[in-house]
Amino acid sequence: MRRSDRAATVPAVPMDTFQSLLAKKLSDALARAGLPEVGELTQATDPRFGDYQSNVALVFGKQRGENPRALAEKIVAHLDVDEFCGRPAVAGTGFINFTLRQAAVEKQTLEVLQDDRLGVAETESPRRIVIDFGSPNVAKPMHVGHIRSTVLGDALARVAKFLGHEVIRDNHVGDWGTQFGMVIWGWKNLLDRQALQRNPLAEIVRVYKETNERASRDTEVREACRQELVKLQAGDKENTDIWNECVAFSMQDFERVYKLLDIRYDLQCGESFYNDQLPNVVDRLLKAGIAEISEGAVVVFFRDDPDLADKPLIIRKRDGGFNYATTDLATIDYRVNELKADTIWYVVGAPQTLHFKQIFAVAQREGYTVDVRHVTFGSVLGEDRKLMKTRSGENVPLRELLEEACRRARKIIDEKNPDLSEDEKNDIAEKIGIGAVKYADLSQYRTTDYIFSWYKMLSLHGNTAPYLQNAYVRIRSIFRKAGAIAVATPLWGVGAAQYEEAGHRPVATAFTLTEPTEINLAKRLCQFAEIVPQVLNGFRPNILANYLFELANSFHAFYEACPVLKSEEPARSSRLMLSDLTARVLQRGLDLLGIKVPERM
RNA sequence: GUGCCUGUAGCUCAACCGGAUAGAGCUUCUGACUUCGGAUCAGAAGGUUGGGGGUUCGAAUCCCUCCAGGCACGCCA
Repeated sequence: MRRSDRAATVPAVPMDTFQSLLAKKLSDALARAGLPEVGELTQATDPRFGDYQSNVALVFGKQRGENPRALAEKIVAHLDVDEFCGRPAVAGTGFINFTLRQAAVEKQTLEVLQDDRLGVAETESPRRIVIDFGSPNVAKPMHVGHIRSTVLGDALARVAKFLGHEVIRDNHVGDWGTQFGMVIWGWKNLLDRQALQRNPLAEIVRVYKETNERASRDTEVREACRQELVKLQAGDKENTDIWNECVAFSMQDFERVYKLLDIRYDLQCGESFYNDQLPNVVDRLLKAGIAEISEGAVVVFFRDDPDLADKPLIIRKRDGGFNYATTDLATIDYRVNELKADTIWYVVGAPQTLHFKQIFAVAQREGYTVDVRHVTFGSVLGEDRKLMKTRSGENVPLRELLEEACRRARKIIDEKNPDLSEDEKNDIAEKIGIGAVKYADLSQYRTTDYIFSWYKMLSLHGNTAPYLQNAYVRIRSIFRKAGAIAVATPLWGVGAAQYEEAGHRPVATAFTLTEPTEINLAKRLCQFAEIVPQVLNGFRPNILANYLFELANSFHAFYEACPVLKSEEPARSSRLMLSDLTARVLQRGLDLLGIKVPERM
């Protein structure tokens, strides 16, 4: 049975997780015990406490002034969870602990194995989410500063999509603003055409930097730049053409990075896209009495908001020009009214917190009900704990950094697996190098700054992408070997296609788990469906990364203790299925983080 | 000056709308290989969660205060 066929024959009933099943049972028991039916139930914090735990008795005990242990006993008496676990234990000051029955684990794992979504249910309340991430600036190369927004935004988009939300990925490119006065003046006065042909963006950057420097010490140059900007904004043909060319060159450069990173966008509506809407935004806000004129500029004051009372927001400068606050307000309008978004996530660094507070406050005053969230993140630091820069103090170009990652990965492959073909080595090096960079970022909580270390991210040991990729590779190796010795086995997953190619027809069967490491691994596999939705709760891909790391650990422990191919049936089939499912969860989980897995490495 | 963020093992990090004895990895040390990829596994050592108060059955988590670092605060984006 092809996986695609199976999808057609198995009805798409969303799977329950142990957590949701037990939570429902707990809720029933609370009702029978005459208590409010709200109670949380989480994965156990420690294996000593079983698999799941609830502290409802502690919470209710406090609220009602009753003894929590007695309450816990009362709740347990009403609990009917025999299908999944033995009698729940009351422990500590009143925790209720649940330990799964092996039969229930075997049954659940089988269902996960048969599910294309690996047990992950789609959301019951799908939303249309615009995710604003990346946002590089035209006429500047992408640098390390862009990596977190890009990688984090992409991962959130992948997870949201997988959970059934409608996702619109929008690249809010910085393609407008005062820097273009300098770019255009430089283009007209300093441009080296040959250099432009060789490396367009590098030449544009050189010209921009030199102009910037001249303008800082020469008022005439500064004034000339300002004039070029005015002409551009007035629609001057020559300047518009130059601007268009700069944008095109920059976009080409971005695309190369996106190809390496495997990032795609649904929309790339840069700042300039909103130009013709900016006067409307200001008029609207003035008419509504939200904005007012102050010292010649149009400004929004938040006098009744203690946090923002002394932090006005300028939406039109004294000289009549607009700034990025105006653009951001026009952008919200477009996303709500044209794109019909009900949710917008801004994956933008923490320094802009105040700006977004102000923007969101204005939108709220205008009556927008869209759910807007600023997803912040910390900085990328060098090993000296300062903002990561090159030796000469410049930003590190992102493309060079990514290429360096692939080079370093390639070197490791040359050492470990020299016999692979050149093409395969390059392909693997890219998967490992890019994966390592992404994983180093995503495996850490987003708001903390992180220290960029080649040594750590490319290590085969510890919580790294190469370690997880290696776990996958080992499993695939088992299946290559199994195929070679030609044994029929019941599989539905990744391995199934291979078996079919070898002429073996998979047959359905059950798990038979005997060893502690097998049971532990199976439980872990069932948790995938509980973990994935949590990623969006607080925008934390790192909890998925941590889960995958623990899964790989559990697999390795199993692998160490349990021979797969050399074992007797039914353990052999059961272990092959466990291995196959582990590979699929690793592959899917890493895919949700935007990381690819190689077949060998 | 005002506001926001950060401070957890030697190092890099988890755990955060309060929950059980604060967990991993790296490093160090001790074990396990005629290995289905040892690129592994099992174990040990390592802590006054920046300091001090407070709230309560319970605090890394919430409140106050101090210290240290970072960031932002009207015409850049």
